[in-house]
Amino acid sequence: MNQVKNIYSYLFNNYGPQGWWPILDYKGVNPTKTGSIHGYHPGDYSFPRSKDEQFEIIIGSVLTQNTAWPNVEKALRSLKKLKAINPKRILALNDEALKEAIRPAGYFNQKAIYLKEMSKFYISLNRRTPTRKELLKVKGVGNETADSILLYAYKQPEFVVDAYTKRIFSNLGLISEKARYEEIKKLLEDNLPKEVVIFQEYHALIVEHAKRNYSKKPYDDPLYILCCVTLS
DNA sequence: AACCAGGACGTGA
DNA sequence: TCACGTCATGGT
Repeated sequence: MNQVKNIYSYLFNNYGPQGWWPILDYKGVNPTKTGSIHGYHPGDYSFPRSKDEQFEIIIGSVLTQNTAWPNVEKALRSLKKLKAINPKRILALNDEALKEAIRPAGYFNQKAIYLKEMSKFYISLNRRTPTRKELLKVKGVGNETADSILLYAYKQPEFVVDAYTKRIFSNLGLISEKARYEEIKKLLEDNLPKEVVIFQEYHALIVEHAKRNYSKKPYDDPLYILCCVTLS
């Protein structure tokens, strides 16, 4: 059987739709989530519903790099107060004001630079969908951020691989501990229907599952039994 | 009170 | 390519 699909079924059946990517002013709540529960829209795949929401997701994907989401939320709210979840407004802010606004999200010195670079790039697109290669040329955008932007802001079928993905799949013995980003991405994409909704849910479910089972070693993953049984 | 979070970049082997 | 060090706030 297809382990990748089996794991998805298990996660979805246990946790349900996750409602990613969170949108600041979306009033819905997902009480089944671990941690922050606001802004999620489980079962509603119509996001982003506007260019403003699209840019908000892009900014959030940079701010959340190696950072807990509640911290990102604070940064987004202070930007919102400045009406600066908008590329032109971000570029119009002086560096100190921008850094002060995003301070709660950490790494504020480099992220301030990244946000301005991203703003310039976004404007240069002129509402066009960027390619993955183009995104990777933007300073501050690596593999995961590029895929997050494509999958959640532009609804492109690119699987998002994060640290949790590697941790879970290597712990389950489905990849080596030192598997590279592209290798993991290929494993997931090759074993799933190339559908945006599936990719969006799967990544979000992985994060939820990791928060529940991979916060402290030794990892005791309920999926381990599923994988052993279906291996034979 | 360490530890780590929805990483990326720069550097020197 | 590979292995590290660096960046920073806030929750547990």
